[in-house]
Amino acid sequence: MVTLAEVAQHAGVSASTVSYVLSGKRSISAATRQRVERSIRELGYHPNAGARALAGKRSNIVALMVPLRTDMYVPVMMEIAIAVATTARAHGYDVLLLTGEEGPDAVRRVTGSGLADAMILMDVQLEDERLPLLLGTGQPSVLIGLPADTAGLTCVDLDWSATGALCVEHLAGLGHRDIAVIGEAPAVYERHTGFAERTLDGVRSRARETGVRVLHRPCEGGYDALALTLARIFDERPGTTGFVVQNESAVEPLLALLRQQGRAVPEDVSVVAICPDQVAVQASVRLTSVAIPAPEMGRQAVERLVAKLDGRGGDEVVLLTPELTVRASSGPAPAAP
Amino acid sequence: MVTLAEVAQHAGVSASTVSYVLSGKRSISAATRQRVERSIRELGYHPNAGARALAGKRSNIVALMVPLRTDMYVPVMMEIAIAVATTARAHGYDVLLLTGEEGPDAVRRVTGSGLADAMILMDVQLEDERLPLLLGTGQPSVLIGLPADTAGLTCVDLDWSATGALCVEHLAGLGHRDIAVIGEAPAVYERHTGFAERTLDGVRSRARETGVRVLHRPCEGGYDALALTLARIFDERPGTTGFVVQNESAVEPLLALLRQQGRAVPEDVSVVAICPDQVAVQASVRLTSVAIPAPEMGRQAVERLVAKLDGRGGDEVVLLTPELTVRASSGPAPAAP
DNA sequence: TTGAAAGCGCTAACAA
DNA sequence: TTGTTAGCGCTTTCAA
Repeated sequence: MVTLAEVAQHAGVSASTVSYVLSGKRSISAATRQRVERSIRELGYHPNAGARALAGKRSNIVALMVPLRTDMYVPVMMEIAIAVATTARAHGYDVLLLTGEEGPDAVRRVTGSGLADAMILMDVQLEDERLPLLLGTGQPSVLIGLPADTAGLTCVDLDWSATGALCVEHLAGLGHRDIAVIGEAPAVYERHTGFAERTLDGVRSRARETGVRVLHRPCEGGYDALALTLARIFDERPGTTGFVVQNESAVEPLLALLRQQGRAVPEDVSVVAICPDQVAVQASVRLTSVAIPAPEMGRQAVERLVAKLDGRGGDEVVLLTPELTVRASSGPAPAAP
Repeated sequence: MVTLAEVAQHAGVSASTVSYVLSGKRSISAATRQRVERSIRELGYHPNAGARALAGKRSNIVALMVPLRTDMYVPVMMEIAIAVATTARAHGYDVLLLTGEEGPDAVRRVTGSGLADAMILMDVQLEDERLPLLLGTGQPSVLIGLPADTAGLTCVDLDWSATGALCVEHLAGLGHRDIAVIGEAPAVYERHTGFAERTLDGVRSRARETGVRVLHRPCEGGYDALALTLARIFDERPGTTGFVVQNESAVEPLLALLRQQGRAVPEDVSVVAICPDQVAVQASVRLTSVAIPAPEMGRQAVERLVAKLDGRGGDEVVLLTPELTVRASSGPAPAAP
């Protein structure tokens, strides 16, 4: 293993000079710099991470806490994680992967040990048990997702309320008066996951404004569960002509069942999905959808975090504006029978 | 920040005693141990990771390199990653998340800096450019996936060849004589991804043994791509009655199109999927399938890696035995017309 | 523009 | 069973 001292000797300079060449924290003559850089290359030197962290008091690592559960749309999580890792690297940080399993303890451990300089939390609940701790330690952090109380926190999220509203607006604008929302699994609502509840809020308030009726049903996803849910919906509201789907694993079953029941999309019923674009275009009917901008969420989270670590920028809530793309699954409401 | 020295002072012992209480590397009297543990608790002490890594020469971190691409089944990747993180924690290791983006450089960086003690590589290609480096550095590592040459390497993977054989065997046993394999996207084969090619090998050799005919077609996934692929298959082999699908995003389109064409599953055609169980049971027809044991793969990889780091166990290739679960999508071949 | 030297917090000989 | 101490490789004053 090559050390900084060896590089210094090889280049005929002092250790501190090598250190400063590396960090750029003081000016070095061109000649010296080149000699040092050459030695570094020739010896294949890599600074020791542990020594750096110890002396420099920063590990250049950010921790990313991902949920353990997989009852929500997993590819979105993965996309966020990959975007976080990629963006972090671009800023010179590595990413430590923590699962929700350890819960709040992980926050303590990582903070206390100086393993990471900062944390990004995914899948934040409205009342999240990790938050008091995070506020207590004063650890720089960014949440992906919005808790109920954002005081003193930096959060990045899609504006789910606006997303819900946008879906309703689109359908209402097409003349639909009876809309059903097929949501995430019941458990998601039970643990008060912000995005799910906020979407619903947005849906409902815009529904009120536009005078359309809304029926919300959580759904486990898969064919059997959806068949039941759909039956209940048409039973209760036979005049339903618009659907908002916020559950990846319900999208395809919904389209299949509607087809099976002889309800044409978009002639008889319209469907708007909240999902990544890739899902929307790969479905059996190209779906009108509001995209979940997963990579942008990951990127933004890291940018904010780096800003905090650099002493720039403080707490803030970043809400990404939803965008609806009209595709083949939505059209004018059929004339009333 | 609380240091070991402070704990030592608080407990009235020397620093080394505290260190040994923590590491268990020498016997400590019960009385002393309790005093130290009490001080640790009271002061809220957490060992500094950097100092530990520097003095102890191990970071207690393993690096996990995940592919950047997402043209393969993402939830499987995520499940593996989560299993790796969880299992690693159980052994006292943290996980550093590296994306494929940096390529081989990441191997150099992590190795050289002592950031991680070992690496796990996912999505290994048959000829993977990271491997020579890995062998060169002598960094302990485990691959998830099998390269062409496994000399000197430890690998964990599903036995894809046996998986392919198992699928054919099942269909052949039911009397199917003409089988089509709907595979991953062409790009996956073009870059010589081991699992895809090996599955095909297994399929073909068992087909030869059982005397069935096989037609393989890569497929991008999604409805449009699959419709084309399916048309070509029936065009070329009108008598096809058995399908093996190894592409998550082709499963549902296949079922839908078959239905649409009036081909009943499993009465007219049988379908065997290679996918996680969850996908198999959530499909519109409960699928006979060979499960991809993602969590087991992640777990095994970590177990092997830890064994290596502990000086136990050397190179080996761990092939997990595939298991086929019969569900509703496969049945006896229809009588020849 | 450069060098010397004092730590950073911990581990692991070596001693007792 | 416990204590003393010399580093681990780097950053960063302080001095020149």
